[in-house]
Amino acid sequence: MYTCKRTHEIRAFNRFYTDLLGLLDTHLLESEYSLAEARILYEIFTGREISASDIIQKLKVDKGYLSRILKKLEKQELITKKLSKGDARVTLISLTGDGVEVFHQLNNASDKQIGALITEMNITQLDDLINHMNAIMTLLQKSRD
Amino acid sequence: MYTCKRTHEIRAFNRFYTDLLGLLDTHLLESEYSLAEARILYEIFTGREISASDIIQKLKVDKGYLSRILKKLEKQELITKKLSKGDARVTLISLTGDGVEVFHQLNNASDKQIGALITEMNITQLDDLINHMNAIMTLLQKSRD
DNA sequence: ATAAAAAGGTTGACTTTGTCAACCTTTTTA
DNA sequence: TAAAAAGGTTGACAAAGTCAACCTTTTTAT
Repeated sequence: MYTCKRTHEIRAFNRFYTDLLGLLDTHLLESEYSLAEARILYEIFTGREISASDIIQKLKVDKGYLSRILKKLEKQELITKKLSKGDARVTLISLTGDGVEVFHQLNNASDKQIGALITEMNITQLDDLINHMNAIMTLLQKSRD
Repeated sequence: MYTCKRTHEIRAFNRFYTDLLGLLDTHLLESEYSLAEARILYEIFTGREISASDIIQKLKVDKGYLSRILKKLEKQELITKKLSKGDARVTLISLTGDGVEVFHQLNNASDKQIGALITEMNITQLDDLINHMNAIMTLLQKSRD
């Protein structure tokens, strides 16, 4: 089993990155939106008109939980729902103007945090970092759904 | 601001890796121990005799929350506490035999999951993956405390 | 054509997870 | 030596997430 030592190293990276993401998330908590909500806003933004079940599939979130989050976002007027014409079971979700704005605010805050993280790097290091990240994604992407 | 496009790419990786870790965590939920508990067991295992405040520092977890988790782990007889000789405020925590065993079980389950993730890779790809991970850690580590 | 099954969502009840402040004890600092 | 700080514990609470029941619409099988 040649993977033995390597899984250990992968786990070390996972711990490292879990911590890092934890740090990045903390500021989200200061912004009245949870990580889940931010991810959902992201999916709606990129999906334009997306159904709840699309989000469930992408984020692997419980549908009851999602339903409640969407209801909250709707009450805050960040999203709108409308019935799909083709299928009366599905509701199509999209961001309102306010929703887009909040989404961008979250992005900016997140950018700032990441900026702080990489502030000491020069351009070469930054390019390296991103290349490594992309390499990891392509290596792992194949193995997933 | 040359970081602009790059933060975007970093965020893409963060989303990717958040999803991946989410997948890896799900099995933890099937094992009656939470991610936090697993991380705490890990810290106690590697720290041998560690204080609660050490864990708080490492994992940035609330001390009340930690106290309760430790109490639970103690009731399950996975850890033991004893007063520090040098400082009567601190309690030193260590794993019991059962605790070590559970820790290894969690590790094995986790290894299995990671094994499934990388099952289609050949040795070269696997080495590449780990090299990329290590490179990211060294690039980012400097920027953090 | 139609009954059964499946899919999209919502809701209620509940558990887990995490937060916050007050508090006690011991140690450190001024 | 009094005040402040550090290590932990506890109670009260809020947030996050889970689970099953349910309703409506669509699909599938006969």
